[in-house]
Amino acid sequence: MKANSSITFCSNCPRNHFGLCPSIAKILSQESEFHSPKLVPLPAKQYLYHQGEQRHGLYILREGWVLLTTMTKLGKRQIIRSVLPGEILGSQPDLHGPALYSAIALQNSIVCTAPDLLKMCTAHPEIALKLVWAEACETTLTELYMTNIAHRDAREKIAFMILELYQRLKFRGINNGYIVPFPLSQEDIADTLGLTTIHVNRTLHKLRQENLISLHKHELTILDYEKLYTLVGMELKPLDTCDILT
Amino acid sequence: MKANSSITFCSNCPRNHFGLCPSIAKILSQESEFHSPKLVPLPAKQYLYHQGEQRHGLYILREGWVLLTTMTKLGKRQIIRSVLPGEILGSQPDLHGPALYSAIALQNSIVCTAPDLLKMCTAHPEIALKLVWAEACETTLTELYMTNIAHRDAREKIAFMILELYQRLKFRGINNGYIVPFPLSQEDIADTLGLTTIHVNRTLHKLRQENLISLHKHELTILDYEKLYTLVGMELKPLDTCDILT
DNA sequence: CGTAAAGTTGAATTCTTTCAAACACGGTGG
DNA sequence: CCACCGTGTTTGAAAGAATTCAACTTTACG
Repeated sequence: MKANSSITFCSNCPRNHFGLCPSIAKILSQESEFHSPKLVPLPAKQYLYHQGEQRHGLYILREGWVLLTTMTKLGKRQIIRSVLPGEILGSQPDLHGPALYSAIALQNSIVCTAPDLLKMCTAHPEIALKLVWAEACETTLTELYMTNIAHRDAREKIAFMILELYQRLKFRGINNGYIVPFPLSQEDIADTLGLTTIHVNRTLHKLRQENLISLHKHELTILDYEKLYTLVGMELKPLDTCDILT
Repeated sequence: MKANSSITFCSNCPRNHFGLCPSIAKILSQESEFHSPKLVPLPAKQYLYHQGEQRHGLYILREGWVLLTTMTKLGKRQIIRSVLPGEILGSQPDLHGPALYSAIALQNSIVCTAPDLLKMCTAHPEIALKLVWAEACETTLTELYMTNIAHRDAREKIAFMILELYQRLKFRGINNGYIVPFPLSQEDIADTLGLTTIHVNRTLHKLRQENLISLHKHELTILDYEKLYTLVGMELKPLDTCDILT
């Protein structure tokens, strides 16, 4: 019964080919020990949880776009990461401690409450390994952003961010050729890269003038992938590696 | 036999109270299935492995100081992280693929070849959970650095880095009061934070003039912890959380 | 339609880099 | 023992990048 509903649940999910989901789905279809995941709708601009709040397990983003944010002591907002459909939400060293970051939806989104993954680990080592792998991917992605924030000028930073998001979306099939949804505001870009809104604006203007990208109404088009890729350099490689492993 | 040698091995290790080591030691003392770890000396300025090389499992740093580095397309070196004694070395999404970064010793160091942790995971879920936790700590630390590189000026960046390293060393008992070893050159600091050597020099000069720190001959002294902490802000909290969990 | 939020532009200031040149120190070989 | 060399550190001056402040335009949305 439970098992059957689980089958139905995951087999209808558009994300059931990525990351942790296939492994979870397989286990849920075979065992009734674990609760079936639950869907939680998360309207745009609404927080899933706030920094400092007690945490309750992990989520997987099913639809939409979620930002992890934190405030620096100077009152500036740092966006830690954009969480895209299929990715884990809420992982941190102390899983049951206060949330390190806030999680806010940019679009109307749907999150999926993952089963108790840590419990699942004891019976199913493959889940543990997948979790280790997923964490390692998060680390690598953050290291990429750190590198690109550290040693580059504004133009390269923004080009990198756009290309990275494009690749991650495309990998998940959330693209229409070179067109991808792009719900981030210029302020969101600024808070991700550590720039000012004004400087982001000027730099985007240049990128548009150079016919590298087009961006309005939250729709991004990569007009010249080759030039953009050259501008950004080879730094995207590790991501390919991540993705191939999925 | 093997089991006994393992007991001797880990029980003599100065790092056997931190991170993964206690769990590994316990398992090695009970089972002869896994090989005892091996010590590999790593002289100063020598690479443990180079970016792009094929990887062979994980290491744990036993003594010394190792840097993970990568080169950007502009020929600039980015230091991803300082690896301190007790920490894992070589973790990445594709464990058997080419190394994402180079690992180089700053001092004469000793690394410890970990047993096949992934294999261990299947029989011992607690290792898997520890691995997930260790990965999450790495992610959090990287996110901290990213945040501090993004939204701060040079003075704050350097103050943050110094305080972060001090805390991490102190947690491992590698300190003498407010004095810690500090084998990083000014160029290393620059390559960690994305600044120029020259600007690091000027900024360090100011921090010394303000009597916040003292730094010569690779020995760092925190002269005014309170002021430094105030300057850096509350951003260090997550690290405490990491450490408490160990 | 009106208001709030997001985007755009200009000019002045601040921070960081770049270029150029010394200086200090440790180690090496004569 | 000292001269020499290389690495790492220090300092100055000019150029470049990003921020700040201020004002204005456009877009989104009830």
